[in-house]
Amino acid sequence: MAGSVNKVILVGNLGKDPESRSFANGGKVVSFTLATSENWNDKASGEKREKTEWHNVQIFNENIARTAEQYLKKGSKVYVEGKLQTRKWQDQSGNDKYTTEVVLERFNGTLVMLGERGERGGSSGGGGGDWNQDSAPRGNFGGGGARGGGTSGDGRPAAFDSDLDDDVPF
Amino acid sequence: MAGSVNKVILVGNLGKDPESRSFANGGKVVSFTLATSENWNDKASGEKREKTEWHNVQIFNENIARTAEQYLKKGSKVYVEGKLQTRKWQDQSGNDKYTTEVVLERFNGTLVMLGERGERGGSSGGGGGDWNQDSAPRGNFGGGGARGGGTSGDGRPAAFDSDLDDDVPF
Amino acid sequence: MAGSVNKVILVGNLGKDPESRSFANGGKVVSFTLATSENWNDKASGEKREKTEWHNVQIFNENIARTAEQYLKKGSKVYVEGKLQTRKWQDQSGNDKYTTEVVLERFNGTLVMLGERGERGGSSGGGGGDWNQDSAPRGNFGGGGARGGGTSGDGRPAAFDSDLDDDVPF
Amino acid sequence: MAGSVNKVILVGNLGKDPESRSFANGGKVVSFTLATSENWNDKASGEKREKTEWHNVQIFNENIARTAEQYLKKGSKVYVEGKLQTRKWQDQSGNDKYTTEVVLERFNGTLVMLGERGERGGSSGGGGGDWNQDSAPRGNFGGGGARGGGTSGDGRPAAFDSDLDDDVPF
DNA sequence: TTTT
DNA sequence: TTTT
Repeated sequence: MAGSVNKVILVGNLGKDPESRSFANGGKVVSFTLATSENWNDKASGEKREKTEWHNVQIFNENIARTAEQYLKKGSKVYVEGKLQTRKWQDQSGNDKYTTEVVLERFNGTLVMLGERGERGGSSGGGGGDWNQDSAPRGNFGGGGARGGGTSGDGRPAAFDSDLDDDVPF
Repeated sequence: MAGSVNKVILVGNLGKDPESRSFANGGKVVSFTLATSENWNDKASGEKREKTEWHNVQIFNENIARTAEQYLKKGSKVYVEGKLQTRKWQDQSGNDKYTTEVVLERFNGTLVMLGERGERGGSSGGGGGDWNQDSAPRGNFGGGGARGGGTSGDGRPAAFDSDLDDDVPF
Repeated sequence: MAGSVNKVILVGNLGKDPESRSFANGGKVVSFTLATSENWNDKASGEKREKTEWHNVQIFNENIARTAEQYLKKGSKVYVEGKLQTRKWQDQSGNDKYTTEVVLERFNGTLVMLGERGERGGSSGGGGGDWNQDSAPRGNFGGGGARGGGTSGDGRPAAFDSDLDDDVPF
Repeated sequence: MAGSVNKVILVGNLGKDPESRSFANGGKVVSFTLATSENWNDKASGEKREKTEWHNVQIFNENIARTAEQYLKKGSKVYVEGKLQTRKWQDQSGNDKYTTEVVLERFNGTLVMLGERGERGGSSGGGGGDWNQDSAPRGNFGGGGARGGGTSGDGRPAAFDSDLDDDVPF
């Protein structure tokens, strides 16, 4: 039985521009690292402390991926909703490695841009300023087992293509 | 403006069997009330206290609605994820009334059954015991503005049909 | 038994400056309305459509309330996490009314400022620009029934003071 | 930088009884693995497929830890809310390893038992049946940077004690 | 290693 | 109106 929920909600800033990888089957995944930070005052020293957590986000949803490619860059602040997934891979020496990622599947996940302009140096042109359009700034896709059988998806969980599995992930 | 999130997550028990209403256009909405409770010890009296909050859940998503009709009943424990929506209506005397509901739209929302058997007395037949099937117990649908224009949805927010707007809601 | 969850997560913009109300017992509540919006393309007309939902947020947590008073204003973008609560009250004519609010209790709830500068016209002085300090921008407080009996709270659910109950809420 | 959110919400079943580890300073962490599952029908083969994700949950909150020790066992169904945290450690060969965990910090996190009785065979005594008490089944603690300086917490992020850092985690 |  |  299922009866389970696997949900991650993050608000943070991209550590670098998104990267896109294409699969042999025509699919694509867009990925980026996202920083979330905690601040507190150290009771002993009285100093301010900060700890940053880095999350690896993987977007398989086509429309959200397109949005991410077009509008997100290093420094962008986003709301991301996805699921936790741990992937096993081998490094060059053949050692088993595990990487846990926040995955926005083909029919699930949400991305909302929160309006902080990134700090990308160069290109991107005059664009980048109009991402607050209706067609772009919000992606929210869902899919699950209860779907009757329409054309809107096959419910297959997102998975790395085999060739991607060979890469070092993070 | 975009850049917003509107999400409600509830785990609670149905106060009564779900009700279904059909629209003229063939659509359907399944609704139920859901109880969430808080318990605490009153510091003054030392007595145990409990406060129950009742939520009005409205399901427009077809597959989730079907699941709710088939498997949920009074007492069922569920995880529900939807959005907050306030509806205006008039009572018999013409007074304006507002009702806030947890809405699972046509392409958004999640319902997960959590395995507490209800206590429906009668009918339901031999059924009700097999709701733990893969096709049924989980509904998770999403839709949003970033969708490019595929066949998987029109992105129109769920809305009450006009004839339903005339009814007293809760 | 409890075994329930009552959680609301919103990202949106304040519709007006926060308002503070003091209670006879020394307590305080800070409230504001928060807008969340959906955008979509109407399939029939091909026009862009937008629907805004307004949420009534009530902050009983002292530290979060102080943060809201100091740093939030009309237009500020925030992440808010609280619980759903419906309050009954009577209008001047003695009619029963119900208002559903997003409540950040004394020991529960989160507020995160998301960096959109508000559009408050006047005062606020040179301030308002430094809210991104560590001591201010994040409030996250929790409390619940499992608490053993420390000094950190009484677990009593947040409630409107009686004199507040007489007011029109929203 | 502040203005961030790091939240994980899981509903799943414990893969084994919780384990407790004590620190030199008197602290304690209770941990368990939690399974979440997805089911779908493979479009190609028409077969039912299932994929299970395993999550490593670490509870530093004292009251929630106590609840987990007393009432949770292999098979228990729970709602867990915590934050994502990746820890670096070295295996016996001195290789760097990273483990991502769902952490319920000292002043943050929620655990709600969802009523599925576990199947622990042995000990546990006559207990285990009364976990549905008000003082136990719900833990919800929060803490964050906006806290003014009361006695209710120091805001220090949960961290593994050094001796624990030497252990293989998962 | 869970659950169905 | 649920649940314990």
